[in-house]
Amino acid sequence: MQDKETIILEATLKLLVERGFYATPVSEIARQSKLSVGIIYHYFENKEALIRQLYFHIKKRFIMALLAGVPDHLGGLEVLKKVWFNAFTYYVEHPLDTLFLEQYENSPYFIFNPDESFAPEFDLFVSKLQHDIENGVYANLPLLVFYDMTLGVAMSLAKRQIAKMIELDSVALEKIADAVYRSVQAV
Amino acid sequence: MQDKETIILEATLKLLVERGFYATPVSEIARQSKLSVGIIYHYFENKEALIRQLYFHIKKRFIMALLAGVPDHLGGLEVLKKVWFNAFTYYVEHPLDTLFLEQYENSPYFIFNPDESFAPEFDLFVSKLQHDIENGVYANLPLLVFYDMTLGVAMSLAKRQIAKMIELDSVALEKIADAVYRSVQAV
DNA sequence: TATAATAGATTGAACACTCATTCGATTTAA
DNA sequence: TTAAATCGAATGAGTGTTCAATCTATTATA
Repeated sequence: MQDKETIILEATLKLLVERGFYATPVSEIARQSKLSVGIIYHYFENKEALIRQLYFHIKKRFIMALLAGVPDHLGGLEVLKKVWFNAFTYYVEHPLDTLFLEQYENSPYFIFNPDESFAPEFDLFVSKLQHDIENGVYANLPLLVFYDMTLGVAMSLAKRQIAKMIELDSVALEKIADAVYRSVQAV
Repeated sequence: MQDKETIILEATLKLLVERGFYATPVSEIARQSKLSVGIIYHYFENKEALIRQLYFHIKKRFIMALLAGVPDHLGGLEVLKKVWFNAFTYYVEHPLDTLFLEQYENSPYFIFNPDESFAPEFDLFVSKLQHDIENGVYANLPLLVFYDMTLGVAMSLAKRQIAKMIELDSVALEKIADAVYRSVQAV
């Protein structure tokens, strides 16, 4: 059996995505996780802290998934495209995670912290990319712009696919990944 | 003086962006708009309806802004780029609108309705674009994918600029607009 | 080994508080 | 005079959090 902290986090995730922050009372989290209200306060300081921890929990496992199957000595465009597919696939296969991340990061409670690290492997990946950009391998764009033009698009598309607004097969995805990375090529 | 409905909507907008849905009591909206609670319920059925109306109000004025200065007999890439700049500029100049739209559209209360029209001019613009895509002027991508690869990027970047994470000047914007529309060119 | 002592886990009723909404009274405008 | 606009106190439902009490497992003692 999973440990209780994880049970509580997963129950919270499901309810938050279905109903939103304030329409998810702690009593409901208790019911969903088949635990008592008290035990939730035993493991988490309060509701706000619980949700904050849920965010780190999910953000971290998403970041880890990004680098799955990417050999860390490799660089270059193929790696970027692999990461792009990883992102899209993770989003589509984990709709609760995706919708929660979007909901949370667009809420007023969220404060972006640029120095926060979720996984050192990922920081390394990012600094390699930064290096490539500075050396003219890719277009000279701020890293965040680079992100929005590539992985950001994967996120948007995945949200559409989760909502069944579109249905992209691997051929279409290949085309799109090519296109977005063409757009950040050095000119 | 603005009519009371507008006063209430603008007060709600400000509070929602600062605090979020449930941390914005109706009593606070009343205080912010210098009206009574009762009068809010005179003009709006309930809090939910008020927020729904706020969404339409803002979405519509954003959609209108997209087409500002675009002659409706014109088509082609220059028009698309103009619309892209319009979008970015509107977002950056109306941060409350932008943050609210994102917050609302990523909340569980929001249900996307593809048939909903906010402005007939815009529908016309979209169907022209659709036509161009089908005729091979642009890459053969679903319209929503096209959107996410172009205007969607403008929205993401504008959010970053609002949050002061980046600062894009007109040269950088020109470069980015070129790049995103290059990526949806027919190949 | 058997028993006692301790710490931590768990429960859910009780508390204090906030909120959306209502509505009777009052004011304003036509 | 009449209808609409406006007010804000009152209502009642629902909330996050606390906490005294109980249970469980581990450790210490004899």
